[in-house]
Amino acid sequence: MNEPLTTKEKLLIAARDLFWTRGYSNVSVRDITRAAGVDAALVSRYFGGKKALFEATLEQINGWEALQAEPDQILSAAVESFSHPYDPKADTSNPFIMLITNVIDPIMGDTIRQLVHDEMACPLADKLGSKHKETQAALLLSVLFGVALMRKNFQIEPLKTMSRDALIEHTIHLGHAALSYKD
Amino acid sequence: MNEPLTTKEKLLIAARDLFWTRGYSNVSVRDITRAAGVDAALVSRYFGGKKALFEATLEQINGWEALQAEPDQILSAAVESFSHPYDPKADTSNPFIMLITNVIDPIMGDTIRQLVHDEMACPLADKLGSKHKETQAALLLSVLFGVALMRKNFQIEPLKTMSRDALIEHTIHLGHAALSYKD
DNA sequence: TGTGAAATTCAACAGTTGTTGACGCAATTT
DNA sequence: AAATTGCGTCAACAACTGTTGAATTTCACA
Repeated sequence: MNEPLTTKEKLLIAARDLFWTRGYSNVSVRDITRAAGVDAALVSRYFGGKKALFEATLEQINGWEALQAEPDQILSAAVESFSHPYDPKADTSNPFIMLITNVIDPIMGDTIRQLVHDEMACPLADKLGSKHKETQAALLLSVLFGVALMRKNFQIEPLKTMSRDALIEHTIHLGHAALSYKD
Repeated sequence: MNEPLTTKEKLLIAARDLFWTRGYSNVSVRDITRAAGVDAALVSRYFGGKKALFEATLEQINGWEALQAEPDQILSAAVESFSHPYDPKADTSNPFIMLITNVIDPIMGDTIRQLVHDEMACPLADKLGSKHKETQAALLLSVLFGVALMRKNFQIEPLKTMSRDALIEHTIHLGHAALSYKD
């Protein structure tokens, strides 16, 4: 039935799991190939190098499209995509956490910054269309990333063990404040 | 007048500047000693190793005391401490940014998590004293860290270039939402 | 079964990591 | 003046980094 994974796929999966949780510079090529069960030389062979492998994992992000929702649903859509990570069974693959983890990185930081600017901040502001749309978009992202940061990285209770429904409720509450800024 | 810096002090200053901005694992001992203008061996000599040097820099955090304010001033005090970093002329030494940068780190993450739990989340909740004090404290921290993250790490406009006064205004606005959660 | 090409492994490279022991230097103490 | 003590330098270490060329295996096709 389901084809066995190719070596390239094995590398992409292992690379995503490790890069997205530990950050680009904190993962070695050998960490990835050990997890994938293949030789370390194949990263350069197949992808051209460690950097290119990381950039290939960025293609696996979905959730951007949630930010394309119509203005009156933008908040719930954003929160929904925020709480529905790429792979529901692997909570660590949450794209928000991956973006936070790698925007810190001294090598990949610029790449992530541009990605968030192009794929999140700008589309969000465009959809809002109000007078202070850029400010509202930036504040909304602050809320979304901030809650994710507290829950997953700082692991502050009760956010850490809170149900997803309760988390969404709190995030929407804060999100309304972000979008309510007028003058 | 002012004594010349001892080697130990030079190391602490260089270590703080680098560790706090790039993160523990992304800074090498030789990076620090090069910046301090001393030999690489002196880190192990004076502090016992790289880890101990990092932990020594944690002693330099101030701003905790702002979280000890009375409940009715807790928000403005927290925001004030948030926007008044350790060293006003070196914006990068903002303790919030340092905590975000190093909670990501695979080695120092646990240390930072415990620090934030003990010195921020718990004192904050104690001061609030309301029914949902833990939730309110966690949400308030989400706002504070989230805005700092967007401004400094993701560099989203207009937060990036916004004046500190405007930033404080927006943060307080979101903070009120965090503290307004009842049931 | 033999042949070629593709896939994978192996060994090695040059560079960096944190740490340590031996050594030299200077100032202070006997 | 001799000895001691603290301070700093230097070289070296073993482990790890990403990458590469050659050797080897695997597999499809004739």
